[in-house]
Amino acid sequence: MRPTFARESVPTLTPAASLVFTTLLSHGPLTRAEVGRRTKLSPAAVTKAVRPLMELGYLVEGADEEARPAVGRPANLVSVDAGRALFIGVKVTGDEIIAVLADLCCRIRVSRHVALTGREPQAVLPAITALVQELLIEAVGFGVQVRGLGIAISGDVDRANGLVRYSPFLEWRDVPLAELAGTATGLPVTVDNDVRALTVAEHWFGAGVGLSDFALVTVGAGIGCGLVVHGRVVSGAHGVAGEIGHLSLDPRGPLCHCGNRGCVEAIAADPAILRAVSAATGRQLTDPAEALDLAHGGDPGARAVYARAGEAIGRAIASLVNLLGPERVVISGEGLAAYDLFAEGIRDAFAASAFGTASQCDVMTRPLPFEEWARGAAATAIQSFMGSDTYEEQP
Amino acid sequence: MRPTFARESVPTLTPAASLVFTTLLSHGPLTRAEVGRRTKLSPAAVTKAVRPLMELGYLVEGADEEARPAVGRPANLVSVDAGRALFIGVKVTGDEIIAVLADLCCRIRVSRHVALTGREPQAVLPAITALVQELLIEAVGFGVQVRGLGIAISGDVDRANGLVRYSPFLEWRDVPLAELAGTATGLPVTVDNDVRALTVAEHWFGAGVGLSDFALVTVGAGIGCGLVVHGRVVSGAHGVAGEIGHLSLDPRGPLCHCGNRGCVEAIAADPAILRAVSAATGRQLTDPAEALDLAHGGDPGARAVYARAGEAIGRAIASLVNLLGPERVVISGEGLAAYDLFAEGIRDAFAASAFGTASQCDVMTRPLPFEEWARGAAATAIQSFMGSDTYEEQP
DNA sequence: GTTTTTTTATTGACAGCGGAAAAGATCCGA
DNA sequence: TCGGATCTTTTCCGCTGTCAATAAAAAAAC
Repeated sequence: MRPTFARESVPTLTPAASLVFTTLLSHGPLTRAEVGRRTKLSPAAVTKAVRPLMELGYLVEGADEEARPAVGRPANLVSVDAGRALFIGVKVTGDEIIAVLADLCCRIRVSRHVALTGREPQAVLPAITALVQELLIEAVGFGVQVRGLGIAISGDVDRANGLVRYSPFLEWRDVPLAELAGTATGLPVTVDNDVRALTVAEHWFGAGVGLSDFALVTVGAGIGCGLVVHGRVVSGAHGVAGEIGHLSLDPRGPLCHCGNRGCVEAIAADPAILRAVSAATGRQLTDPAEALDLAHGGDPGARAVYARAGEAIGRAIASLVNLLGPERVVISGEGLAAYDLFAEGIRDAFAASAFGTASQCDVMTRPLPFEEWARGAAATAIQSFMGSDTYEEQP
Repeated sequence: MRPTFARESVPTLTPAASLVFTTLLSHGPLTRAEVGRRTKLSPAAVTKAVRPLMELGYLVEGADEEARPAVGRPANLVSVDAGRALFIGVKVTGDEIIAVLADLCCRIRVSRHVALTGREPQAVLPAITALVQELLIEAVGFGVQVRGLGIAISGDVDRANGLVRYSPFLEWRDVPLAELAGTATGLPVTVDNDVRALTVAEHWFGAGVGLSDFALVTVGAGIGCGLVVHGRVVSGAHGVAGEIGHLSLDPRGPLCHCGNRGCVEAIAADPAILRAVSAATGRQLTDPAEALDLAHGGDPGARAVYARAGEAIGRAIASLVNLLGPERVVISGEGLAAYDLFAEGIRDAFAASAFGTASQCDVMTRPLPFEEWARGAAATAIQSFMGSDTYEEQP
């Protein structure tokens, strides 16, 4: 699973140790006994898994004295020492690069971004390298080593081989990005699709903690979706999955750039909304914020556009839920700014289209600021570092 | 995972042994070396896993001498002894019960069915028991013990607890079927959703062999779908998944019994087609076969209905493929009789709606006769018997 | 104030799984 | 007949996680 060119990470963890570590990462400080219960490992196994990790400093004891149950020997809380290692996460978009320095608990310590001057690998790679160097210098101030670099890119990415197969925004094909960035920065590099990376972060540290089946839907310039099934992120046999933006919802709907009609993205993504609000109000809008202002100002045409978009998103989520039956769906993305306008449409359409018990699925929203994508990249680096690529949680 | 009331199965298999057995079950006779390569186990591990299974008679050596590579020590083929054990699979529909006696390779030996007189558990259970008894008597003729019973039922089924949570056709709620059938027949019982059971069979013995991500779509009285992701059948957090029949494809489409508009099932399932053909031709049809005859006879109205249905199915499959990116989709079900009428619509709609590399997905048809559903139930029994409930294939 | 109960943590012994390496088996070709 | 190739088995060994017993620490009971 890990690319062959990965530098040395933690002295290879046994499966149990990896499980214990990941459990502690997601579920805050826990007593050893509690870890044992959750992972279905024996208490002895937990003790033995914890010790070496503690000697290496990745785990620490007694974070804060909890209100413990009144009786019995008091428990010692174990938790991950967030400051023990640093990771860099980089998100590459069509016109800028965002990078964050994150600690072992994937909390953002420093955040940077630069505009892109070109989209060819020859332009992007130096930009990434420069930004990483900046963060490496910042990292010196923390007195801890940076142990990995994660890069998130939209498109078809082969994480196992560190290869960007095809990225429409950047117009890249078969770029061995992990190797290139690895030699340029000297760090172990993990490359993954951006939505999948964000999903990993959400699965470990966000609203997906403890769930083995959940989905993350991002609404904004495009509409994307990351899926976790059986406790693992879905990649698809051909490297592409979660293309919720191109579910076809209406054979008579607007034409989508993919050539089909009635895609969610052709109804509810920013450009589509912009176009529809322009048409409805007769103005020439150029920025999604203008459309949003119009709608918030009460313009009925604009509001109707947002209502339609919300309905499309709701129906798309219902499709997803009908197929996979996840426990929870998280809606996020820049489009969340318009959530008050979407909300009713999403709720009603979801309720109407979700079938049977699928409607019990918890649909929630969660604002994920733009650094969050880079944080997702850092999370993939942590995954690789800890060798928990194939981590699967017990119920 | 296995229900607590399960009787003794094979002396608990080690994970490696389970993996080896399952590999041999799916991929015919193989040499030990080849098994080792496929499972990424060492040759030594394979030998050690094979021996006890061979002593128990579940595996046999030297099925038929293959054309071996010219050089080196000749290989000994190992294969599963199909005749070493028998299993019974039962499929319960709204108005009949189908049961098969299957061998260890899940090949059907005897097949029976009876009409149901009532739908309450008090009527269905004795019918199942009687049919199982018949097959148990048949089994005596083979001189081998029946080692398990699988029951497949549509609806929300909790396999781990042997519980039918809710079955709309039978109007059952929370029936502990595994326990009931277990005490009535004296066999270890596995209960699962019917489409999931069929998917298991297809995954192990059919068109899904060797694939870790594939989907099975059944077209007929209803439209259902079983999913395999990460090498395991998807059950959904709330027990329901694969409800492809209720993907909403057209907000102005026909009303579905679920209350929504434009569901695939409201366009392409037998009752919907019957209704639409009746309306198009002005006749009062009562049997899907009549509609089919009309279309095959060239009636343009009827043909248009089938074309629309095919288009709906194609778009639904595209949705599925866009979301999950499986390697293959198998279309089956009684509806396959009309496949020549569907085909073009499915192909065109799929090609139009599938996004990017997702369109590389292999969409194929495969006739699965009605006993196949019962065979799926038998496959779940074999799974439980061999403890490979959580089997996951290596790439 | 001492003892009992209860829960957590640790230790050491232990079974067993699977890997590494080497030896054995059995063919082909020279 | 020997050497090479490939499959299979054996032997040995490290390592993992469980078991059972023990220590620790606090509250509760007496």
